[in-house]
Amino acid sequence: MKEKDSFFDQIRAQVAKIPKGRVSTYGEIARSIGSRDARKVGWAVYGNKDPKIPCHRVVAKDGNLSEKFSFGGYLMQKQMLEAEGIIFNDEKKVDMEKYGFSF
DNA sequence: ACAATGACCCAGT
DNA sequence: AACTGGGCCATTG
Repeated sequence: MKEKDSFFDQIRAQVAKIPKGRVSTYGEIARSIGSRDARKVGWAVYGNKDPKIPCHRVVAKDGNLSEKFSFGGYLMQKQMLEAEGIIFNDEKKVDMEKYGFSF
């Protein structure tokens, strides 16, 4: 990792600002920091693995979870989100109407 | 500097 | 609804 965490730092800040019991989308975060690149958001959280970065609170735009999550799969993330008080609409989807957080 | 990659998003078919 | 192709932009070799 470099010292210049330019995007990294911004992404990390935004993700850390997500309230407990809420989820945010890659696209929202990406645009929030001034970029259009949602992929970098995922990269940042994935590479860092910092406890301050609740990756499980970050989902795709539709609330859809990713199959390639680090913790052991989307199932792990699902459990963590449920622990935050989030109810899943589908096997891999969160209720963005209720839990979708915007900056 | 270039090519390939990526936990995504959007539009068209 | 599923697949395809393009975009976006930082990271890595």
